[in-house]
Amino acid sequence: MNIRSEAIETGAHACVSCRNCALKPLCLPGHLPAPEARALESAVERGRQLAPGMALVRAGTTMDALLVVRSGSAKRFSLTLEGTEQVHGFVLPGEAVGLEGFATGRYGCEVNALEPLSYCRVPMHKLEQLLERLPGLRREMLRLLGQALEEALRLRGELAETDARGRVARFLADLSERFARRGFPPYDFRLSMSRADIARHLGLTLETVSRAFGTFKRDGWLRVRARDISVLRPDALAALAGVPNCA
Amino acid sequence: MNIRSEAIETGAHACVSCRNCALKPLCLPGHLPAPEARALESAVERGRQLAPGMALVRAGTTMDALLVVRSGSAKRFSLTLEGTEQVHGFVLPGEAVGLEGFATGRYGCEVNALEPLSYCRVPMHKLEQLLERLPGLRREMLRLLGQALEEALRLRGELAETDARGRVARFLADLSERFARRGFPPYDFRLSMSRADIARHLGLTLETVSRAFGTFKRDGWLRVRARDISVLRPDALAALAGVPNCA
DNA sequence: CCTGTAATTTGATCCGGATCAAGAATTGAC
DNA sequence: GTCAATTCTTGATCCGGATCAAATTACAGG
Repeated sequence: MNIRSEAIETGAHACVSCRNCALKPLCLPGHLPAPEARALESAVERGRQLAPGMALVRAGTTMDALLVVRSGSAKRFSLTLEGTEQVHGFVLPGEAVGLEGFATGRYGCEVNALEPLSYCRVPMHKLEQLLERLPGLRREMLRLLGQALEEALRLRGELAETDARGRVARFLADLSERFARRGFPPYDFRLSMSRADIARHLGLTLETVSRAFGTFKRDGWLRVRARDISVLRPDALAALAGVPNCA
Repeated sequence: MNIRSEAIETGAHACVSCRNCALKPLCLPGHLPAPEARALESAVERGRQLAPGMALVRAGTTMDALLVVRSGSAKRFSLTLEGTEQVHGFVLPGEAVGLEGFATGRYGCEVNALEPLSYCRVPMHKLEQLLERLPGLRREMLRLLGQALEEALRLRGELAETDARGRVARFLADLSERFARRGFPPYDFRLSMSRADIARHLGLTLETVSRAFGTFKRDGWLRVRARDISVLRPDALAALAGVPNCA
């Protein structure tokens, strides 16, 4: 991925301006009335930049802050008993991370940076203080969790229903849409994750994922050069993915 | 299922006593300090009894209350474009329903009773009032949603990883554990859902589910008489399911 | 630029679960 | 109780994706 949410990187722990953030409409403050947004903003800290492969959260560690990715992308996964990775999904800028930690106070998954990654954090004690006096934020937190739950249910349902090419098509259509919402070209992007990561996410083998890319390429739906993807026939992909079609 | 949470059914809209409810430790009030539990209790209404097959919530309708099943069981599902059911899971007494509705203010799935079902409800406007002044309830709501999210992630990961017999084994092990927590015999129960429902939940065909039951029966792990199940070798099931083993 | 390593593509074979097709058992209505 | 409708089991065949095995391409480091 070639995403950077703002041009200029300020110092490590500088206070962040949500007001000017390109991600504002996707992030928490975008759904809050102005006074609440300001109050929230004062509690937001910026996390240090992470190099690819580094952990943003580790499963089992105390959930001490609400985290939102600011630039770059990440992989959410759990380690199985056999030591393999169970890939839950991929995180793009403006998306929160580790929400399942509310269940126990400890994060339930690993989240690793796939590219240089920066993020924002709201310490839990500050969040609790804010929740006491900001009704909009209370609603927003419930909305955020509800949305994460809805997405997890949707993804699970799709796994149970769709065949290999359908899953890959849907994966690409979904990525495409998320890029679009962030203002990036939806039909021309670079995958930050490996074929193996995609395969583990979709419950397939990396060979099958590769073959799906192959057929889409052969049929003229996609241009594939390693991790650089151009979507030539979004309609065909969406149809195969079984998306209600936004035409 | 042969579960009834309390012996006596009071009138349709009577005020419910959480204090004496058998499900208290599994439900919201069980995790709250006594004063908050009392405050919550005053907002709880009892829903009318539903006959098998009736809808507890419909997808797309306004989420006007937080719902918890009190007795009986239910099926959570979505209707696909082709008109088939995508079964997300099954609801047992003490479990909340329709939490994904927080995403948009409208329920995201259908929930239908599988047996005669009774439930409790907290109207949304009362919930919001309570959230304003009960910090424990705020934490509890986040916990509840986090837990639902964690479970959805887990279920999705299992679908991606496990083969047919493993999925059925895990389904049974999971049911068994949930029965146990509710004080019901964990190794002797009646399934309230059809093989087809189980199959759609696990991303299999009903024939494959039936064959899995068949092999478990043949191997002496299970006694199967239609929907009556006796688990003879919980250890074997758990091992096949890949459960960390609670021995 | 070259080189070694990792990632990806492509090919051949095999197997688990889907599909098609009967039967058998269970349940509910009368 | 009997009967009809539904649900469940069991069998036979087929196919999509897993697995095993190279060959090719991309990429980081010198």
